[in-house]
Amino acid sequence: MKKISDSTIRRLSKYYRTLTGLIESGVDTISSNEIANINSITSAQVRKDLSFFGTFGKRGLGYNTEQLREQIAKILGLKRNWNVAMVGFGNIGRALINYMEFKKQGFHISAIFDNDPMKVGQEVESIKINSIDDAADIVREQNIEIVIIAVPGKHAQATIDHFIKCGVHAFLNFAPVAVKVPDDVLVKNENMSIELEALSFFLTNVK
Amino acid sequence: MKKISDSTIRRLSKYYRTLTGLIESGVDTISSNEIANINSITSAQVRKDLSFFGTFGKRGLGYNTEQLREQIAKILGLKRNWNVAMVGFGNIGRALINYMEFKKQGFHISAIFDNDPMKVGQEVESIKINSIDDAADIVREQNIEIVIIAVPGKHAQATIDHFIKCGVHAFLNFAPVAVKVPDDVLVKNENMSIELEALSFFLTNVK
DNA sequence: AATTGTGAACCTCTTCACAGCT
DNA sequence: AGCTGTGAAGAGGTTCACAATT
Repeated sequence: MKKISDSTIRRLSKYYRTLTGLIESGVDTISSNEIANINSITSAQVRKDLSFFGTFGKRGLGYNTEQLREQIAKILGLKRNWNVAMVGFGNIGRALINYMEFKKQGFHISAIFDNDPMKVGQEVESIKINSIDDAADIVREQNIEIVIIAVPGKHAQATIDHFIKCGVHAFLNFAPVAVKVPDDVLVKNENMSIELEALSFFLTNVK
Repeated sequence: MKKISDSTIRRLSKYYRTLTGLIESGVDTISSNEIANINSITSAQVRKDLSFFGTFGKRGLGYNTEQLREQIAKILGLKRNWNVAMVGFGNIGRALINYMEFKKQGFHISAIFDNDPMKVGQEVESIKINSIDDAADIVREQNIEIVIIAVPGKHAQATIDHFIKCGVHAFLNFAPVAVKVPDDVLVKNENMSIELEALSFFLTNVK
């Protein structure tokens, strides 16, 4: 597949949510210009993003909201469930398990890992807490394809390395450290500090 | 000030954390090339990013870790505390209060707002929960400059509008919706769904 | 008449490459 | 000799503008 930019993928996610909202409001047709306005970008950008994947609109009319949402779901790989594991059941881990908003979207946390012997064996929201030593077996048995890293920064690299050996290629990393992975592995970082610091920079230098 | 790109600011945050780690490990001098390797980018990128703000290195030698960290802290506006309010004390809100990692970095949550009368008046971690009706007064009294939006998506825009009226210019938005704000206001979005969907796209199309 | 899909133009960000310092 | 700082070149992403279509 032709290289698609990260920005395009992020915007597709946004269009997807925009369309979900529109469908809920009973809108059944929309123009690239309206999608653009909602997201504060240009209509050419919307059309160009979509054009990488096909032609989904009708000239003179616009896009059918349901169909376009369906197409974007297909592009993003959201027409199926993903089995997700979470590593590290400390503050962030606990918070994420509680906030299971994303379960609705097909991301199911089916296993938790922690290396605290006190926690191993317990169950949270009917998800078992396992020892990291059992990772290889559990990843295979449960067909886990995405791993959320919620361990302290100093353990993030080793943890990711371990799960790569178990065959995992996709990570959502909450540890605020840079990690190195091979080309066939993707790590996405979720790091509130970066956003807060961007706000701090803005208030200090720009506003 | 000359327009600085968002990417540059994000990378400065990363260099800042890289330097913090290096200092903890007792490293006192580092080259742009080493900073680059740690963050999987090029050394020219590191030097260019820094060059927008001044010249911090010594040719032939590299950078002093403590001094560079200090300079970046100054650039990002981290040499002071920021008073932060959180709006919405549901699942995400509770999680964030528990996860006060960022308190260490000078971001202090000093007020919580919720419009559930049952919650108003309670205290969490010695932070009072207030009615949103009192926002104007509290923002002024506590000198709140950053507001974290942890309300349901359908209320995000109205909540942000309200706090803009109270004089707030910087928001960290956890609601998964696009919001519109004037030019002198910055909203940073923290949206796990976008990252998970990027992983889903990668696993589906790229890997 | 309205709106898409897209090549071309434009702009921004990244990398190169080297003069200039230490 | 080694590494920074930076103008120039290159790559990549965004917007323009218009032919094609409904």
